Amino acid sequence: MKIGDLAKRSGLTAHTIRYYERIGLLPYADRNQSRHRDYDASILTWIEFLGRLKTTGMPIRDMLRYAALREAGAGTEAERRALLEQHRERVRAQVDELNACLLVLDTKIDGYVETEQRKIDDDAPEQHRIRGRRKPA
Amino acid sequence: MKIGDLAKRSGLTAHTIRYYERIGLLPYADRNQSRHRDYDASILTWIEFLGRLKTTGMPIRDMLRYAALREAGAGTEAERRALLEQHRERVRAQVDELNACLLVLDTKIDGYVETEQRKIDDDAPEQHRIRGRRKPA
DNA sequence: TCTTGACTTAGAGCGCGCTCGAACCCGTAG
DNA sequence: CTACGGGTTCGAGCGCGCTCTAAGTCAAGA
Repeated sequence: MKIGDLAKRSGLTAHTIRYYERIGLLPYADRNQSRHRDYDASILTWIEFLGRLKTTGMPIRDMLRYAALREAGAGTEAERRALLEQHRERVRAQVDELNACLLVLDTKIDGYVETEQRKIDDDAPEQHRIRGRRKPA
Repeated sequence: MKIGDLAKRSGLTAHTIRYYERIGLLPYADRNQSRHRDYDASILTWIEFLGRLKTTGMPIRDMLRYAALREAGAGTEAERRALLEQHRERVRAQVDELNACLLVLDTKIDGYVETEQRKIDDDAPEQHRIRGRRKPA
């Protein structure tokens, strides 16, 4: 598979793939006789996993640590596991934080809904007003 | 309240507060007779809300749109609400995505746990092996 | 044979969100 | 009076993660 095909299938650009190889996030790819990179489909699994790490906010420098352990092969599993477990905790905390923010957003939005409802009530004739949203004068 | 106090109470640096004012994220602050910024405690509420938007990944340019509507005052509520509702949807999607990633992480970590367990089994004497984790030779 | 288009490398540039440095101004404590 | 610990402005610099340009190579199709 050439870099353009991999780009299409992975969703990365060819530029980004080369960049990832340069910094060590992707292993140095085999080249064919024209010095063009020649990929095995299995690389897609790794790219997909990198995408998950990225989605969850892992900085590249941490992905590099994981990638290096992976390259080092057997014997690094405990360290890889520790790295992922730490990351998992950070992601869980992040999800909790986002959910807390969602509650605040809900409250804020409800506030605007009420503001708009008051406006509608004001514009409506008296007999159409509903459920006492106005403070008594 | 002076900028240093606000910095302590908000968690931002004085540099960042000035930067936010410069770009319009914070309203232009009143100055005292020494031309020093003099803040009312109420600004903290706004800074806190900005923090929520930031936590949830809203880019500064969008916060600026919201801040501008807020400055514009009454009559912009519907637009502000729409902005926040759109953002809320994005955040919800983000939470879903993170949760999906967490499942993948769990699977990956479980894989490493098993690898390590096999190692322990291999090191242990035969009679201590448990629950047939090994393929039969 | 010539053109087209995808590939190669090295390195510069960019958008974001700060972060910091320089040079200066003030008010207060010693 | 002087030193110090804030504050001020303006503008440059930085870390991140790409993104793009330039100049060249190569293989396949008209």
